[in-house]
Amino acid sequence: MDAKNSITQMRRGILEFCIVSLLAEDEIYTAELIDRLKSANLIVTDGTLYPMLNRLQKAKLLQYRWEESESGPPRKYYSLTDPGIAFLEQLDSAWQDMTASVESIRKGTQK
Amino acid sequence: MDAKNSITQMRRGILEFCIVSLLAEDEIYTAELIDRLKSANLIVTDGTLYPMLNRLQKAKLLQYRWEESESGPPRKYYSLTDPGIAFLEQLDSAWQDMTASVESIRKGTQK
DNA sequence: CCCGGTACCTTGCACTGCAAGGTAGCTTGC
DNA sequence: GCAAGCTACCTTGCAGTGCAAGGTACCGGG
Repeated sequence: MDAKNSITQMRRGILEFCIVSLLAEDEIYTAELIDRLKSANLIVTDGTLYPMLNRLQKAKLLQYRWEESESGPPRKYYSLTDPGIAFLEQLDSAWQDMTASVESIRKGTQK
Repeated sequence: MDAKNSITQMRRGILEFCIVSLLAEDEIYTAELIDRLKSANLIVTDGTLYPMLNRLQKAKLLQYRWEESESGPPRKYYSLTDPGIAFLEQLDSAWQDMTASVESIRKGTQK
């Protein structure tokens, strides 16, 4: 057993929340998403993102439009749908609940 | 796709951290662990905990001793080993880093 | 002596994230 | 005008967690 692996596991499921949060601000395509996440210290590969974006889009939480690039192949710009915004609100609320729970345990105030 | 499922996934990997944190305070056996987690709004079943405790113990992060109960079968009381304490410190640090990252994304201060 | 409660454990499934590999459009250099 | 390289999209197989369901064994009470 390795702390590194446990830490990787600890980030599981957080990723979806981060992506939906970022898309709430802007229309973004995949490589840009990866950059934004990286600058917040969350390293992800595109092999992780493409299936996730497709999944969210099939669930009608995301929509996309094609935009041609000035240099290279066209890009898929994603944004939130209305259900996607509601979904984000639920995740955000769950995030706050969860961090509060963990903090109470972490600080040992919990009896 | 369902928000409920995403929220479940979001808690993945957090559990190990919570258990190690709780064990840092006290010697605890499984049913008591479940109660403590439940009172912090983290619902877990014993089918989840037993494999995890065994895994952590095999990795020498936990140790246990048997204690006979006044009513019922004997209990395994777990506690942290020295490597377990070091492990907890690493997880705690990773937890702080991760929450800071997510907060920066969540609040949209991130550019 | 059996029945319910408690405590331990295992198995099979669903799901995410990652590494590795694959396709195709566009530009640059020869 | 075409080969090489970059960019962008996507798929497949694996590792690992958490859960539901089911199983074993000890103990006390009626």
